[in-house]
Amino acid sequence: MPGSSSPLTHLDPTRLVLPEKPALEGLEAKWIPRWEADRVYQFDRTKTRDAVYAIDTPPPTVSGSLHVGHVFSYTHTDVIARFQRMKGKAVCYPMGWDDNGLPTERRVQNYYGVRCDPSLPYQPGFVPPAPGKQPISVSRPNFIELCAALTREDEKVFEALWKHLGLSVDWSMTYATIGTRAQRVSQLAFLRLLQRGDAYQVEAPTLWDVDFKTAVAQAELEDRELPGAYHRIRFARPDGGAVEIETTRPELIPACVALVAHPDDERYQPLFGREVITPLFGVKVPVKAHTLADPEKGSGIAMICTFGDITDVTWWRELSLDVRAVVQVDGTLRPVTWGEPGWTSMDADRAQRHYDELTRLSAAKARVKIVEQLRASGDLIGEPRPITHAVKFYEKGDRPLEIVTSRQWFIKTLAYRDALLSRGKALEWHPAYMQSRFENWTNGLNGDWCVSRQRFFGVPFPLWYPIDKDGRVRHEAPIVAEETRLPIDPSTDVPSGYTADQRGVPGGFAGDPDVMDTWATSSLTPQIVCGWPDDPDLFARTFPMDLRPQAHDIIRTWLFSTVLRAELEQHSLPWTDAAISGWVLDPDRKKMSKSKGNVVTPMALLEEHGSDGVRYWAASGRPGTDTAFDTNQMRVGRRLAIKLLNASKFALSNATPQGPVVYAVDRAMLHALAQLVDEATRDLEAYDYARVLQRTEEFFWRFCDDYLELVKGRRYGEQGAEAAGSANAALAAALSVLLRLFAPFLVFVTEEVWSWWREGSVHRAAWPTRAEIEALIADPQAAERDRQIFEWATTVLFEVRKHRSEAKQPLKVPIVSVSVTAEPVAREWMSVVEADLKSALRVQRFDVQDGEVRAFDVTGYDAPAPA
RNA sequence: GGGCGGUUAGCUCAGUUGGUAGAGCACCGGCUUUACACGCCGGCUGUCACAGGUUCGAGUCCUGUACCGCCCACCA
Repeated sequence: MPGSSSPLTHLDPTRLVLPEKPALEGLEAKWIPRWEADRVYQFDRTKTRDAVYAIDTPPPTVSGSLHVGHVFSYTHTDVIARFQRMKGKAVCYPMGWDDNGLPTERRVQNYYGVRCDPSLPYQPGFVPPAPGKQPISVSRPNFIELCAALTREDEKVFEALWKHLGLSVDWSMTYATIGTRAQRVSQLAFLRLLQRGDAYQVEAPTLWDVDFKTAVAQAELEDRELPGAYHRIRFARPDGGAVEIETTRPELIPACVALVAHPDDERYQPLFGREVITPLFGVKVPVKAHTLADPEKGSGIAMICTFGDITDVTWWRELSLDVRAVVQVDGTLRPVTWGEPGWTSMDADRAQRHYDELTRLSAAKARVKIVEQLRASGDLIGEPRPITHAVKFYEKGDRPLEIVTSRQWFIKTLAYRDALLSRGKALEWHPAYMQSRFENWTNGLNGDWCVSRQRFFGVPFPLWYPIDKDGRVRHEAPIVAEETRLPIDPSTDVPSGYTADQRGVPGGFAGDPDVMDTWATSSLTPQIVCGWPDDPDLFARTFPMDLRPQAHDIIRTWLFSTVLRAELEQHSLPWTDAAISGWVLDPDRKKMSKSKGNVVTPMALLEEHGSDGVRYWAASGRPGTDTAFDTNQMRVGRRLAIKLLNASKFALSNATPQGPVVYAVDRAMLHALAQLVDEATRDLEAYDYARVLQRTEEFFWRFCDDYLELVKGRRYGEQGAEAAGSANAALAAALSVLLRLFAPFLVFVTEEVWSWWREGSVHRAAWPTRAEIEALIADPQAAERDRQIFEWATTVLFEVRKHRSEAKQPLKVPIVSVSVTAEPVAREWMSVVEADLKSALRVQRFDVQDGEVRAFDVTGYDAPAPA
């Protein structure tokens, strides 16, 4: 029998504790430790894969500071995690710290005054001195220890913020990208790639940052608009005459190896296969044809240098040209002896004179110098024409990238392009259109992934190389570490079969000096979290994971590389769904960032608006959509939370007796709620959390403004015990359901209210269902009639309130009578809700008559009741 | 140059099978009403970017244009 026996409405009056004046203040401090003590968010790893929901949380970079953008996107993930937990899933929701890579490295150098030298041996018990003027050189293991020590402090701050925000992370699963486990996974995965031939090393032209002195990958590039100039330069032809080219990089003329024009370009067809002579340096270079040359650009014929940009590399490779590299790792022009092999000149002395003035200058300074030389020699036609053009930069760098030939490790990517594209199609993207970013990027790849970096703080390659008797390092024959030894650091650890004193000597060995690209480790977060390959039991329960949440700016890096690694290692997607968050924009619609100085401290926001208020704002941002930073929305969220406190207090006070839900408005409210539950469930399963919050909020305000007002008098017993019982039962049920619907969003206030009358955490309570609500409704057949009656009641509420407002009459003044004209069926509706309406509106009498057009007239206001 | 989003009230945004334009904030007026003045009631506000098309009917579907934003690209 529906009614008081339902667990949905169960309410033990002896247990109920209602605060006199409920408030939000202090709820974070109250509930965070309790959740920890009760292990509310602990992952239950006894569950099998189908009962697990696993999240591949983005590890924030701890050397940076958390900003409001983090709060925004991590809230989205938390809402989903909480929903899945309430749906009964064992939620695997770890936190990672990205303490790997350049940002940490730079910070440690400055903080401790040290410099990493991988050739030094490890010094146990090393304590950094107070930072002095002269940086102290330390070994790589020592350097990494310092990085770990510094990031540990950062991580504490991050953890405190995440907890204050109410993230339902299982903190026992926390990992760090430079931690032992991540290093082991990273090195092991690399060795397996090597075994299968998916990792290879090659000496080749590579994108190079001249300040960091490291190779960088295509994914780390960005274009920046810079002023430059077209220089029109004359190349002489041996038969007399000349060809004019245009270039923005005249300093690379000594590195010129050919000219190239489009095969269909009639102006230059007679030159194909012939040679021309470079100005200043007198080098004979061939004129070639290639379809990439654009007849519209410049003079239609281009100078190919080794190497000015990526196109030069393409031309150089496809046309089998010579190499004449001049830019060295620090971005300066290297010394060259003209006349030696590879540097043949028709006038070596003249070439040397010109070149000596350029040697050891940076590219920018060499450009100025060579323009003077060209002007003096008459090879500069006219004056340089200033332009603005896009130049490639390393995203963290300050100077344009150069292309430098060096030995680097690569992971095969191009060979898997088709497989990756189909994985991208199989992945469920939220929002769906984000898939096109992935496809764009994948289709645009122009090389394999360069994963080696000439840096110190990172995961080292688990490799050594033999040194032959002549002292030559034999890179082509790497000595691979045994998997059981991993992780290792080849700068300190010694390969099996060697002794430490053989390091760096002929007949001995040398450790690989490089570290892996930070993405080479981050791309393995699913494997790190899921226990691959050391915990196959956990792996079977969690992999492939369910969700990758992340922002859209790192689709080409983190998302792409993770899909690649799972393809290479597991031949599967790493997760089924990807939820892409937008950015937080400041009111000027620019991305909020530290450099712009417009970042607000997240903790201050949480303290001012309450975590629930901030979460409300964050959860209002739809998936993939950039959202304006808006403290006003946080205030709205805070008000909603306060309203929830007060409405709950009302619903739970005088909440007995309870009885069967027999009143039409009660049933109608519950029906509408059941409908809301269905929609909320459907939308959360589709990752549309913002819609759920909006709909639930909308229902809740109407619930407060109309339903609560309508049943208030009845609850006070104005219509007898049975009438009160129906309202009380409906109220308790509605509150239980609403608290659970709000729980993923407003985590603190819902837990607080839940604790007033329920056992356990609301965050472990079952997600509400239509069935549990409908079970309460005594007469489900009457649903449509109930709905009409409720709608009629709200119409009357609105019309009479309007009259009262226009008459500026306070509510304490009773209305003598309201004459209502409406369709005939309204008489029947009115008879059902008349008592509730009279009480809520302070109306003494309703006179209802039939009519075509609805009309509501107040016939008079009584005198105020005597005080 | 290619791709993807967006353009709805002063502001931030909803609008899911095409059926008389919505919310919150802001603004104006009123109200101490035994849950809430961190409140309640009411009011004002729109050529749904523009131009065509399909349709009985378009904010919603199609085509094109403009502007804003983002992503990508072999810009010598």
